Amino acid sequence: MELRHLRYFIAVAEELHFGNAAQRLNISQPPLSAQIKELEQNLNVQLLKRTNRSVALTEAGEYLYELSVQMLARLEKETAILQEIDRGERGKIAIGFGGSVVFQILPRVLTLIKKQYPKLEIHVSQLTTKQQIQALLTGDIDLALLVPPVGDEELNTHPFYEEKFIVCLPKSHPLASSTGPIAMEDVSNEPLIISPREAGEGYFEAVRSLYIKSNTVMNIAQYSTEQQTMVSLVAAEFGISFVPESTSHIQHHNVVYKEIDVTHYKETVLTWHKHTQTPLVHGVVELLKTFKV
Amino acid sequence: MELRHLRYFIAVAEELHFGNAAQRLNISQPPLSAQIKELEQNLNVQLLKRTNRSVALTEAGEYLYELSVQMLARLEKETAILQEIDRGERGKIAIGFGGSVVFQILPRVLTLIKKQYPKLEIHVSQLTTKQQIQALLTGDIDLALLVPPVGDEELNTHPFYEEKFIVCLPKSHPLASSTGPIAMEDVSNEPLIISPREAGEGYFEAVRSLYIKSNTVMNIAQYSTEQQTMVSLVAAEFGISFVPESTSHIQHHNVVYKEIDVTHYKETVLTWHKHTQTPLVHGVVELLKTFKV
DNA sequence: TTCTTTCCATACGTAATACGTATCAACATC
DNA sequence: GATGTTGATACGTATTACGTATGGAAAGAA
Repeated sequence: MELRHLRYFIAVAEELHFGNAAQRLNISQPPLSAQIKELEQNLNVQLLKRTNRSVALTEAGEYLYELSVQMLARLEKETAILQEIDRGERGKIAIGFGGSVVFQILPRVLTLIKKQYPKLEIHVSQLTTKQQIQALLTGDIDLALLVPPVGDEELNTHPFYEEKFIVCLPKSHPLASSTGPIAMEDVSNEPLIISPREAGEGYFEAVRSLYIKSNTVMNIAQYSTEQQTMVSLVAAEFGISFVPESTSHIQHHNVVYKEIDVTHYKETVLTWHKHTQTPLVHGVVELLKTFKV
Repeated sequence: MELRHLRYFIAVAEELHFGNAAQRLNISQPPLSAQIKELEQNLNVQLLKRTNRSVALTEAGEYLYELSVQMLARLEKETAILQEIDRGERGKIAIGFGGSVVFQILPRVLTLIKKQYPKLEIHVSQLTTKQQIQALLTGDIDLALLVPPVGDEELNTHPFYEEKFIVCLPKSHPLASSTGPIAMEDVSNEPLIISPREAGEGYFEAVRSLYIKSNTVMNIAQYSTEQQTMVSLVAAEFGISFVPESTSHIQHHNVVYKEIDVTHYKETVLTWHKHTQTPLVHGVVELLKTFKV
């Protein structure tokens, strides 16, 4: 059986007249009769009650008519979907991101993508840098926003955005009410709350470079992966923390954010697998390359 | 696009190898390549990522593969259903019946049909004889169990079963505790509860013939269409009623059923439209012709 | 490297089949 | 009974799906 048989049968079922149906199909009547006959033999089912003058559907014919219409309609709909997938307008994309982009950047990224790819299914998962790299390599995610370095030849990166580090102090801290940037040497001995190196070396190294640039030494008091937790720990006076500017959106009655005299940027890069061949991922990468803070 | 394209594509998608796929399809490799190419051009979608050495599915290809498998599986399943419909094993049949068959006969009829046609959808509706005839003529029901006469040339009938009339008396009635058949002349003046002539003349005439045979006269007190209601009215001492034997299954603390000295049978006939062409209805009719009480 | 093998694409002739024209047979209408 | 309508049949034609032979590119072996 071929779809042609169904198409022809639909015409006959609707016209109940071989001649008219044939005309509608732009073929002549005899081959149409032959095709319908072939369909009946193929299915081993009588679809039409024929008198020499007229045609009527049998019960099975009624059923096949409904079925055929459904099938062809579905096929047409699915063809359109296939074309959308082919053009990269439709599909699934999984994006990983670090905790630091969640507040300001991620919503704007999603909005940007949704605007150009309204039918796209976007899966997002918050992961550490290390987890993101792993997920990119296994194909669990297609795209990641993470803090470099990546250190894997299989992954491509593109600068995405950067933001300055600021310091997060408890309100009780002597410098909490000072004006102007805080000098690094004034807080060098303070107990430090920092993300563990294992979660991603980029963040850890970035903070460490603040100390190196100012010739001071780190005094790590507590590790924490989540930005939110770090702020809470500062509020609980476990120590101070250096966080990207955007984290200052986490307001807490017992913490203040201050600029520091050493300017260092936390970079975030767009990362994807080198051998990604889907046009969809490429499209989204190219779109995100245009992203401006 | 034809189903052939989908069949071929499934083979290629599963083998990821044109040669092997072609072998599975019992064709040679070049026409397979050509058909797949044609499919891609037809859909205007790239389904396969080809290197000169290997084949991989694109996202759209994955999607079409799943779709094709679904479609062909469905078509196969539906073909089997079509054949069942064609053989009259599957479908819908609507049966009308009078109130008097509901207790003993109808369950057995349904059981009989279900046994031979397990996949049949049986619709039953309780109607008066007149309504049944009307419904048969309009095609609302395919089959009816009703009390003759039918009086319509378009309808075929076949004797189905018959049962004796008995009398239903209130317990307070003088004859309620008598033994042996009740004489018609002893109840000839009693107020009578009977089904209206408009509901179906068969029932009405059958009861009337009881009076004619015994040379007595009817004294109609109350009309009621439902057997259940008739018994209730007897219980409420509105009068007596002549009912088919099977109605005695409606037990009521205030009524008794007694045989009568005039034997008259209430006939029930199987009725269907003369021009019914579906094998299913014919099959069920033939089946019901074998029904024995 | 060079040879061989693998595997998809191309070229082209062949065979199957879907289609068109002409006609028939059955039925309805006038 | 003549005419028109409608589906089926007969048969030739055209399309197209298929097979054989071959090409070209990449991977593996010598």
